[in-house]
Amino acid sequence: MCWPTVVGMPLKNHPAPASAPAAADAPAPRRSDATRTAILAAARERFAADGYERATIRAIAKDARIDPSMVMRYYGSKEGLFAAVLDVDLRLPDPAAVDPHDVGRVLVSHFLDLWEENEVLTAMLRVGVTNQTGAERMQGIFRDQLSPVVQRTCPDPEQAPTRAALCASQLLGLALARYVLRIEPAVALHRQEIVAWLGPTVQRYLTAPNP
Amino acid sequence: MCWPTVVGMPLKNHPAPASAPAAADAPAPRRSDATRTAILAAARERFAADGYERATIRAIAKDARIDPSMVMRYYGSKEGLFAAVLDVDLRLPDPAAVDPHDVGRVLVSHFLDLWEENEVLTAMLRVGVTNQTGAERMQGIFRDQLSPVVQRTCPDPEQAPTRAALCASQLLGLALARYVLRIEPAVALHRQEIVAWLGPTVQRYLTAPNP
DNA sequence: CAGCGATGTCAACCTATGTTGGCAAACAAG
DNA sequence: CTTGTTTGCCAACATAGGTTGACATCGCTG
Repeated sequence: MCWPTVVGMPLKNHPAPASAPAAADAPAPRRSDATRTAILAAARERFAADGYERATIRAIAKDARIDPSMVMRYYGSKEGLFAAVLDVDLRLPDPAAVDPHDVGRVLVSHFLDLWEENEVLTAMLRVGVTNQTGAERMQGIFRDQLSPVVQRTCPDPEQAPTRAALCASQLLGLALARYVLRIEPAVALHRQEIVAWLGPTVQRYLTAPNP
Repeated sequence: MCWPTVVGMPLKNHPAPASAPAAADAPAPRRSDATRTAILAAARERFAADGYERATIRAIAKDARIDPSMVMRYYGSKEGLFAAVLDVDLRLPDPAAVDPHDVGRVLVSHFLDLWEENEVLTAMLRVGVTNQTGAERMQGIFRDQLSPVVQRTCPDPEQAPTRAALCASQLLGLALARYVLRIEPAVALHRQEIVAWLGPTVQRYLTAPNP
């Protein structure tokens, strides 16, 4: 019988069952890797464009030019596929490495890069809004990636969660208006305008004394 | 045969077909009005809680303690029901009536009221993110209700759309984090904290000179 | 009471979709 | 070449959900 594959380990895109004890960390490439990544890419686009429910496995499979049953074999279920898509690393900059007066602007700029480099974040937001799993994933990213960085930036570590939440509200709100709802003037904004307007806001949420 | 009812006029919750030319503006109350509003209330909650796809007509009907086919009779289709739910009036205050230095705080405060008075806005956001109709409705509200108010507040009317979009990004972002994604610290924030933090931000987006 | 529209229930249809199992072709090992 | 494994496709199942049409009931009107 073939592998029950990825079921049970949906968090990493390239599992390494290590059938032969060859190199301790070489992922033992399989012939089907191309298919796997094709599925993942198609899924990312569909989830980003349609959200969880409307992104059908059949449509994703069609985009990836394979049979729907392949999705099941390699990712176990629709939930599993979705979990594999959402393996996101924000690669946030180390606040210690940037001018303390520029943290706001740097953060905004970095987020714009993230949203525009591919559609993972759009997918996560679209799904997170109607899907429990997606919402939890976003909470996790907030907690594990944004909050710690904010903690090393703001004056009183006590307030880090609150300040991080305020930053998140502004950054997510822009993404929502610009990339998801496509509210016209938000789409029309130029990159440097966004940085110039939101940078000080985020900066204030990070470092200003309590209002 | 009974009425093809609301189909084709989904925008108002209480249509007035005026079968008898009684009073020119009395909506001619029907015996079924209770059912209609029950459906609407149940639909609002379901759409708010589950989004468009997962909010099934069957579930809504069950909540309203009626048969699914009634929903079809009174609202024509699921889309029609949804359109009826989203008849939203933000009742934004006239900016001329408030202290120009307080517009930001007043707006934030007003939005908090709106989000907490019932679940219509949550429903609209949840649906707008995955549903074209919903997104268009949000764009419409932005254009017809928020933008005009901003126009009468900000210095250069040219910039009104941009400034309105910035305000929307912050207000929607907070709602997203607090009421939809339920990011913990955003939920924990007290009302006056939100007003104190976001008020100045919105104020700046409205009236500050170009950054 | 008879007739009629409005209101409500029930059962069924039809499509879309997640999911499963069997089978064929490609490929690697012996 | 033979055998076992991997990769892929196809057909089918089961279910859920929007939608429809037939029928019962109620309340009003003549």
